[in-house]
Amino acid sequence: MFSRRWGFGWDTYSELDLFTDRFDTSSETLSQAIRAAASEEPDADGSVLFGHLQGTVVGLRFYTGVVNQGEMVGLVRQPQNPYDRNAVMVSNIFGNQVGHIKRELAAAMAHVMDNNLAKVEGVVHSGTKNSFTMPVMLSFWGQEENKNAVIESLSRRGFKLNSGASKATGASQNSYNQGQGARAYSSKKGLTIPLTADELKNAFDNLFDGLMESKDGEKQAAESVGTPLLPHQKEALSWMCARENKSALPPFWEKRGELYYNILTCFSAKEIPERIRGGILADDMGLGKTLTTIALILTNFHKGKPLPVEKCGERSSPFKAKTKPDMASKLEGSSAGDEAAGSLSSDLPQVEVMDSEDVAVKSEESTSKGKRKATKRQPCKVLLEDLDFAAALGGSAADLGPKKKKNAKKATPTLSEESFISDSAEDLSARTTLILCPLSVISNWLEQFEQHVQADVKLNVYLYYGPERNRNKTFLSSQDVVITTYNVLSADFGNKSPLHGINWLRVVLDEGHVVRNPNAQISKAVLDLKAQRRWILSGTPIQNSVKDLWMLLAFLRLKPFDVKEWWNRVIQRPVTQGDRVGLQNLQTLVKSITLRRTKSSEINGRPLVSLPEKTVCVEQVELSQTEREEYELARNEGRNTIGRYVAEGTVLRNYADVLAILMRLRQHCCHPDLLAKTSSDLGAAATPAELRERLIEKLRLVLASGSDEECSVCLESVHLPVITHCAHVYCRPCIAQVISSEQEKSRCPLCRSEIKANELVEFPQEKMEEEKCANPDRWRSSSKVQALMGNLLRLRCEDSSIKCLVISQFTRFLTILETPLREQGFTFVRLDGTMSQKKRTQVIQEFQSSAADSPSIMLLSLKAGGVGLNLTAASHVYLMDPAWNPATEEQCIDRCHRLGQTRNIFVTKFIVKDSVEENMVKIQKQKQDLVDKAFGSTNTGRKTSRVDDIKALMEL
DNA sequence: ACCGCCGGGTGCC
DNA sequence: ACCGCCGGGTGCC
Repeated sequence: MFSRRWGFGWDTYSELDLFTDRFDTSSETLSQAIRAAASEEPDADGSVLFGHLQGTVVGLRFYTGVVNQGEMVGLVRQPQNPYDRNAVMVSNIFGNQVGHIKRELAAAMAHVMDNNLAKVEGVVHSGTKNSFTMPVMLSFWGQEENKNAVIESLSRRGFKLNSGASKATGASQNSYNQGQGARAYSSKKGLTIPLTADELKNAFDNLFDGLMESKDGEKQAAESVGTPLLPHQKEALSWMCARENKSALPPFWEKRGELYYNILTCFSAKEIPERIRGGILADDMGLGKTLTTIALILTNFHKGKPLPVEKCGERSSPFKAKTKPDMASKLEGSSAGDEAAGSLSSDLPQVEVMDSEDVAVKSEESTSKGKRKATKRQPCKVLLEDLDFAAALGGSAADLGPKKKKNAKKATPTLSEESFISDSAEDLSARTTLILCPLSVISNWLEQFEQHVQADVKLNVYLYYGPERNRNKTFLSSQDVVITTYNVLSADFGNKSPLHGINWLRVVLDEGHVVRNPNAQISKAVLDLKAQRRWILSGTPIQNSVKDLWMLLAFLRLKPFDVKEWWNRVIQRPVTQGDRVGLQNLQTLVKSITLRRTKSSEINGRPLVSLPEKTVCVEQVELSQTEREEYELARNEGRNTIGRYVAEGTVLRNYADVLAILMRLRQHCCHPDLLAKTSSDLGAAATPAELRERLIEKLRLVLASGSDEECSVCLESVHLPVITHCAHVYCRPCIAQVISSEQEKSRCPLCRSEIKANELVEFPQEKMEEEKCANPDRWRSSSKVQALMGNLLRLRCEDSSIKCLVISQFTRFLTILETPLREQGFTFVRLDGTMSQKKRTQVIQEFQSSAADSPSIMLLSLKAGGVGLNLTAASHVYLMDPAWNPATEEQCIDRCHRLGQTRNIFVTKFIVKDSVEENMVKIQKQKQDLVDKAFGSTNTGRKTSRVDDIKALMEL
């Protein structure tokens, strides 16, 4: 029999057995089979239990598959079975066949399964008494609407489904009853109370928290790592090395006597289950996942030895091309549009016959003309490197080869020989680490390799990207590192992909959470890679739900969860249905393969990353007499209006008005020119023209604010903004769709007022022009501008090398600030949301530069200063106006208060005394975001507090 | 003897 | 193989 040849164990054939028909001789690959099975699989969410049925498994004596008491089994249709086209095969978790479902029952099940009316799951509760048949408890799951059809179909063939209420969902129930080894399961109290939605959400949010314990100590990085690792990075490195080298049991397995037992599925095996060589490094951004990974590549080659690298000094190489062309030019021309281009370039005809000499020549050629080459790519030294490699293993080159299984020499003294996995399981010829990442971080990887690898070490890094990429497998697998994007990988996939033909030493998914949808082409391409070790780097491994985790586990090949059925049965469904044991299991699972530290984590009682000190101070700004008068005027006007709304109880209905009033006051605090020139009162509109004028005014306020106005339909920043008669702002396409999709009257998604397509008001083009050339000749100052300029001038006197961030929510305020900055001879750059990605990168590079003539100030719009920006050149931050949400401010400050910052940080917040700004700061303390409350929930309690907030803001 | 009963052969789908 | 089923041997008690 086909499968027997391979013996017993976690071999890949097991899934093959599960998903391919054993009588089908066509050579379907394992991954194709898994993919096929996965895509057909109905989503487990929303499935309900139809009921249970006791069935019989027959033919046990013909198969090797063994089942323990309480073990879950898989049921697989075999339509091609020559004896019975209704056959249903029974297999254990390994995929080993156990037997068949008895003929009559199989006929009934086949109908249900083939028509996708239900999924059938099996658990063997009681052990078999003989070696020929055994009972199996079958449970039928599916969409509610199919329930009756299933019951009827079964009863037509004489099988009655027991109500689903009494029995539990599967082996998990059984396993905690079994006690021993089931640890936490025996805490029976609370088991029956399902988790509430809130508890569940909370548990998800915290799923990756508190995973920082790593008992592997701090591993010393290889000499070739040029940057000293921080303690937490050493800890991560040793954890990663241990996960790659040590043969600890995978989660949920334990040794019981001579057998290895899975406490979740109750499967047991004589042989040690293959552990996961890899895992998830889920550290927060900025903790150095990239550096740690580079250190791993250099430190942990085969058998715990460092990667054998060539030192430039030792072998004086005439090709030593250590000069670093700048990254921009390297990636030049390789825009996102090129991503698909890989499929266009045909394979080089000589691919297979190339020997190492040819590779060398070839690569040199392409280096000279190809801009996309990694900088360190050198003429290949395949043979020499193999000698190095052999030496690293402690044997001669002749020892290399699959037949030679014996250890030539002891590995590192720190780890005992048996802690490494046996040679037979490890292909020692694999050399290369493949790094997959989104296009946007490729340059980061290249930079980091440049930066963190010892200068005299020659590491072969190849950037597999662009239409002229070298698709030669021999060439690629002789590299130390190959970097490519997910898009290139998926473009190659199924198209003689060289990446899929290589047995990688290691595959690293950077920003691994981007690979989430298992049906996506990218996911399939990723799952199909062959590798000995697999890593996922991600700051946010779960984006939305538990579902996201499956892809990660499947990539890591964490048996048995890489097969979706087992994942669904054991984890996903129990957890989504609020089962506490399921959640515990999920937590255990995640914990066993993940290392996550946050910036606030501590190591040995000390913070993970010790950033320079940050001092925050508030500078009160006194308005001038004229400013004060104008402000009080506007405030009294606003107070009257809002007071009226409060008295009428219509604050929420007029929320846009309220926000507009507040906005105006906030603008008063910054600069008078931020305000509309025509101040419109907020009474009831007398004429349609007046109403229109007023709406345009409100829209102008919203747009001019530069604050994070988002469309409540698409939840993105508003694009082609329009304002409704009820004064809510949306993207035109979004609201147009809302209107057209409603049958009769369409209503505003925010306030439920009736809205009409022809009443949507957009900002008139001529006004737009006016806005742009708003009298630059008549520039005037304001108290806040003066306050800032005073600070900047003083600072320049003290230390002209200091760089500053000047942050405002109002992009127009930034514009206003440009004039005095220029007058005082400051060099500055500006970064706001309107700039293209390319322009941003350029501006950031300029600002970060330490050149003498580099800009000393960056004008930054609050919204543009979101995550990811690295502005460590700055050490002083000026927040010109308070934000509704203090977290946004923090995020902005963190752009410079992050890894790589050497100076102490000084933050100055300008707050106008006796103004709405002061009140905003008070409200900030209740950490709820006012805007969140406005648009987020319909909860009435919250709405009340929103009104309270507004009253507090206006001192009503 | 067109049954019943006994005991050996046999056995998944 | 401690069952069911099949089919041949057998046949008062």
